[in-house]
Amino acid sequence: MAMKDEAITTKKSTSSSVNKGAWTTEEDERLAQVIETHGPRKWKSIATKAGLNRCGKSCRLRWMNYLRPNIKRGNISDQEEDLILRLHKLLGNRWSLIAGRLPGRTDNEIKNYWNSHLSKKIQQQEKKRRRGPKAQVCNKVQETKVAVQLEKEDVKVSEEATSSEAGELQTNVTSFNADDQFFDFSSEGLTNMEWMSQFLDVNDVLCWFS
DNA sequence: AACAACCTCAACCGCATCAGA
DNA sequence: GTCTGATGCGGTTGAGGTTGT
Repeated sequence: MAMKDEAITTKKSTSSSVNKGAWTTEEDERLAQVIETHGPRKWKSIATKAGLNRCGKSCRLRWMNYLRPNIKRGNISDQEEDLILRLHKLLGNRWSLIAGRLPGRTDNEIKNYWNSHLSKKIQQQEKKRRRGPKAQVCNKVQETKVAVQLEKEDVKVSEEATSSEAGELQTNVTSFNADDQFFDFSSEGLTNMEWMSQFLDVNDVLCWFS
């Protein structure tokens, strides 16, 4: 949507002193300039330094989702889509975590993509699956496998529960706490994307043969 | 051509967490 | 231990574009 790059009258504009709504190119430039000098932190002061009538939050969001370097915009590739689907299956709505595994993509973009494209796709697939008895069994088996894996993590954590961090790490099936380290496979000579794809493929295969 | 319905995505909001005083 | 401000996250909204009738 190219129109959103342009200075359009503010969305949700209010009579309050703080500017809200769509960003103008001028605002973008000023924000980028200040961030270049002072770095992307202390957003409130960045907003002030840039002379923007915006709250810090708004500046941060604009930077993270739009101005940040190396942001990939537009078409999500098939490979990326596949990875999103798989990661979502594993992690749920942990958009920032999912985005962290897709270089150049933002959590907001992935969330939007999910809500507008993939959630519908999933619903359709689910409907189809429900018609197939083998698929039902497969789903059950896979769910169980994931649950067992997560329970293992749980037990591990309980054993190490002497540290205060352990409490944080303590997980259950519904709130799986997968942090960056958990998904860092660089030591295995693989990119995270490669590892995850392999991991999930193996799981899918196991599912069919179990 | 005109209108309605639907879709997309940038941006806002509220809440949770963290760090420093 | 408590307070406060900064930051980050996920859910939601709504303007503007697209598609269908």
